[in-house]
Amino acid sequence: MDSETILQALRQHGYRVTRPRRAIALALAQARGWLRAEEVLARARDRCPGLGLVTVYRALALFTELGFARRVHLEDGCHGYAAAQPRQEPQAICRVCRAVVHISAADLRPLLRRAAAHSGYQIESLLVEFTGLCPRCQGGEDQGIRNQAAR
Amino acid sequence: MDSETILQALRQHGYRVTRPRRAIALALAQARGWLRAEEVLARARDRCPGLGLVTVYRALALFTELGFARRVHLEDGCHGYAAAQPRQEPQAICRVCRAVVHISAADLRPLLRRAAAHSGYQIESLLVEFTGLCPRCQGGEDQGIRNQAAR
DNA sequence: CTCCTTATTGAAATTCATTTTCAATAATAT
DNA sequence: ATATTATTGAAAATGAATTTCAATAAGGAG
Repeated sequence: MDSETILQALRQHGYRVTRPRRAIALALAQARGWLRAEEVLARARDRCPGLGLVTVYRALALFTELGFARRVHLEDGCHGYAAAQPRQEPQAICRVCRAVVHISAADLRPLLRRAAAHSGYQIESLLVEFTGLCPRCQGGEDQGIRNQAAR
Repeated sequence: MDSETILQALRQHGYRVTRPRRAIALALAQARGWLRAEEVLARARDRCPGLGLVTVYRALALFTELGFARRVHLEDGCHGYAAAQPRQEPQAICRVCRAVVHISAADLRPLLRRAAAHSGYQIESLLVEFTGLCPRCQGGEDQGIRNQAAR
């Protein structure tokens, strides 16, 4: 993923492109899987020493709103964040290495329509997260663990 | 929904059927939509004065594990709880009146398979929440609001 | 390039859902 | 009835996330 894309989006929406935001966008873009806010902080500090956790939360919220980050729902109720593209809502997450694959909503639309029809609901948004094993982690679950802290 | 079902499940799994659990199960079963832990507490206290919030959390966790409650993911990161049946994972939630409709996983399985095939992931669990308007709340969004605190 | 306006930042304090701890209580088997 | 042990409730603790506010820096105007 390219962190430049998100910086452009910031400009287009009238937000300022700052050192902290650049560092955070890069950290997200270079990560192999989702990251906790604290982990984003640690990585972004390479490029922006003195960066604060609050700023990380604010940037992640902004990126998420613009569609360039996606929240991952963790068991304990808190969140991870992964780089994303607008419109690519549903995602598959590897339990072991945290890799996040975005599933184009197009693949899901037929199903969505059918489900909506059954329920009679007028669907406005969807939260779809598949959790399991990515191809690399399927044979011998340990090998993927290496990625956990990897870039 | 019937709260008796869940009490039986408790017995079957070797858990004790207590006054607090009975009250909590009933509160959940009688609710029209999802409830916050605090709201479960308020309602369950009708039948179990002196009930503590901690016990509510514990019971909800237990019920969820047994498949008789489902967590709803709220915007602010905390959770709502709704009565459920085991295996009925995906759900549609009304934004206005909180009504929860469970969508049989069977409807989603074909899609699931297709999505999994695309991604190469070996899916172990799925989090699927549709948010929108239930049939009753679709025309004139106010009418449904009445339900919000309703039983 | 320099100045000005104002969005953005960081530290500290705060919020608030949820969990832990532990002594007291009550459900079940005997 | 009694003993065993799961369950409970209150208080305290946890910890992610947010608010506050003075200091800073982005980016447009001149």
